[in-house]
Amino acid sequence: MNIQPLIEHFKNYLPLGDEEIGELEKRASIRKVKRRQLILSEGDVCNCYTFVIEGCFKMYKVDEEGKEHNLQFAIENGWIADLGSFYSEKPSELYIEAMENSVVIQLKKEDMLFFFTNYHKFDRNFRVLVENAFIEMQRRVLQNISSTAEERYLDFLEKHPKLFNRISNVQIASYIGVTPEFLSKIRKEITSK
Amino acid sequence: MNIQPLIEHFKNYLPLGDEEIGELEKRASIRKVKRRQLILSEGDVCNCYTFVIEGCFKMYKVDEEGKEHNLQFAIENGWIADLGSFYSEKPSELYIEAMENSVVIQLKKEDMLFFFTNYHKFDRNFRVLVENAFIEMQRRVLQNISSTAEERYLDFLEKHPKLFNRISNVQIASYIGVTPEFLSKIRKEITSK
DNA sequence: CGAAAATTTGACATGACTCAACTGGAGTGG
DNA sequence: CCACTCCAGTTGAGTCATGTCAAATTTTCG
Repeated sequence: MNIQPLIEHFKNYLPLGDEEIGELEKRASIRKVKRRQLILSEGDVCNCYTFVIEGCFKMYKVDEEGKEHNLQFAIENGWIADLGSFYSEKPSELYIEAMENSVVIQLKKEDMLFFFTNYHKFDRNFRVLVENAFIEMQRRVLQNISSTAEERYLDFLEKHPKLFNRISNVQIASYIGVTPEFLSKIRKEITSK
Repeated sequence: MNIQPLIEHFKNYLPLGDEEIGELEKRASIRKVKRRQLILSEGDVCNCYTFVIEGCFKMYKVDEEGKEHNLQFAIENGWIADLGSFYSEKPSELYIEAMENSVVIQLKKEDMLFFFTNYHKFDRNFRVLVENAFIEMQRRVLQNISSTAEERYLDFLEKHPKLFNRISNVQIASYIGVTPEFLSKIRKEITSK
């Protein structure tokens, strides 16, 4: 197991040179994570970026009543981190949990800063990565303030075809912001059409 | 009127050097925009980044029923653009409208690409800018899927103290995703406490 | 000043949640 | 391989949050 998938991933942006790859090999750590294992817990500072080689993660908040609210999923070739906590170094309100047995590459904060400082390709690549994440998050806000739960569900299926047969409806419900019971009723409604 | 506010703005990040400032002076265009004037309309491609020197803007979508849904506000020293349309060069679904008589600096796409390509400080600065915008947008998604309208309203007041006495409740309602009538009832409820 | 927009109010409608119960499938330990 | 548990999914009844529509009033701005 090596960091090849990450190197490939960057070929979609500004591909890395040999020197950068060398540094990445030195600094990146590969880690196996079991299903249900947490890689970030509420109260901890998020001190690394995580790149998913294999498996599936969710990032969520637990409210005062103990209910989970899914903010993001990440599968193969996706990044996941609580950027707010990562940059402010304040305790996170979020959990990141493996939904399957997974393999990830992690980059610590000091390593990220090293790469940003020394190889401006990283500034470029992460600028573009974050821009894309921002655009998607903005789409989601727009949907939340302007669409019904049924529309949000149908949009989720359309926009995340790789996820909907891989995770439970409970997880999807939590992501689109409805209760599992209500999602069940929505699904019934849709099939009866 | 000159681009000084923008140069000052970048001092919060990696400050620009003389050469970069020179290029910026050559390429940036300063523009006055009257209240209610649109700087982006649905169907148009968003072809510039806009930096607000003075005034206030909203970016919103109009749904099939003609209702507006506010996605973002921008005041002094803020940026506004439909990044999705900007990078994909596809027609935007959004409007950007001045809520007051305003003054802005605009950077065309080709100029942005010029700066990104030639001065990597811009990659850095916009990476950080977009990261912060992303973190805020993520907070908002989390709130939309986990809080009541009253909580979202109170949070808006807390997080945007410079806006709430500057824009109407209709605009706030549209931003937090409720009808103006319902927001009025929320406000009544709050004052009666 | 006058028109347009913002705000408030009330009656009513509907979307979405809560709670409790039931079913069925997947994983686990004996 | 079976018995068991746990979790996902479904259903229904009742409730609460929020939307709709219409009207009256106030404020803002040209």
